[in-house]
Amino acid sequence: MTEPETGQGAEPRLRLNDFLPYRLSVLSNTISSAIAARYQSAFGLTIWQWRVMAVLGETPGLMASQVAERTAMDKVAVSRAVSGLEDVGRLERVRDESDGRAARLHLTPEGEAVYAQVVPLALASERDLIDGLSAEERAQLARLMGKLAAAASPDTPLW
Amino acid sequence: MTEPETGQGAEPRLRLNDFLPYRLSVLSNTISSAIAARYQSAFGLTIWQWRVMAVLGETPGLMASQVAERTAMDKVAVSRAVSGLEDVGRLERVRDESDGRAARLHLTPEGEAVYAQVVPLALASERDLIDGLSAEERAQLARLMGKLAAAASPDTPLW
DNA sequence: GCCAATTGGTTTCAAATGTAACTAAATGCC
DNA sequence: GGCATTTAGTTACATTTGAAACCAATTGGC
Repeated sequence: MTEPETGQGAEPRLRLNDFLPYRLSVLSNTISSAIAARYQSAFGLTIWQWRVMAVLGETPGLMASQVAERTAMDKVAVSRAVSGLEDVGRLERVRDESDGRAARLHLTPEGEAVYAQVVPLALASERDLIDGLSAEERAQLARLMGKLAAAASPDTPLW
Repeated sequence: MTEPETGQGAEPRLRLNDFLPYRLSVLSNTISSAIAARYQSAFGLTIWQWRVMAVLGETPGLMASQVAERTAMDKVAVSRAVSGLEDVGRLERVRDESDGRAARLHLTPEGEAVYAQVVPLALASERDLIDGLSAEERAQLARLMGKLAAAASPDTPLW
């Protein structure tokens, strides 16, 4: 991503603006904070709460630990998001009978209603973002991100 | 990025794992924290300090406000990173004669030495990341990120 | 030249986040 | 069955971050 160096013996150059990790970070932060602001102002949701709702909307009854896996959040963040959602009546914990430590998490009807409203907004945000890309470009983007994710995965020898 | 819905009248589906903003966020965080850990352990640098060094390495003598622009950091973060670097003797502030509020920022010789060591490490990290991509894929990735960045730019009407 | 408004940068304070310690239940082993 | 270990989740504490207030110097009327 960074231009090759001309001449021999020159110090390697680095231009921050062409540096992939930097660009990725700025891009991701720009998008995330724009979306976070939307969710916050429209529904009083933090990004973490939204992530929890998103997976419970897909798959109700998960335990907190499973939510953590699927959202790439750590268990403390999940715990806090869950409490927050519970406090406002959007989520319910159901103690698991077979395991007294765990709870199954469900959206309440009110939580479902919020979820049903957030989803279209989220999809619209995504659409705004990729609107300028052709179908092939979208597919290519997904592919490339997959490759990067694989290369950056914490269990890759390189990292 | 998210699968189209079948049937009419069905609620829009959202799968978090296919949702672009989410994927981007996870990818960027994975990469950033891996790199941050490297910089931290090898040089005692935070990501913010590294960004400041990176732009001053490219362009010495910038003012803090210019550093903020070029690193997508806010001025408080720049101020703190600059103090930190100054404290350990890697950066020097030179009061600007023509503007008594501002200071020109420079890496000290020691800062330059650190910079000269970090750059290859940074470039190596980037290379590890894109190693599996062909030249065309790299170009395509850069292009697509540019498009996304343009679409997500805060001064886009959509956001 | 003087005062209001702006700009460069730092400090202060509150909120968000991460780490480690902790409680409670479950499992494994003997 | 009893005790050590692991697992689910929460709490407590330290650190990081961000927003707003702030100080100081500069600029722009007039």
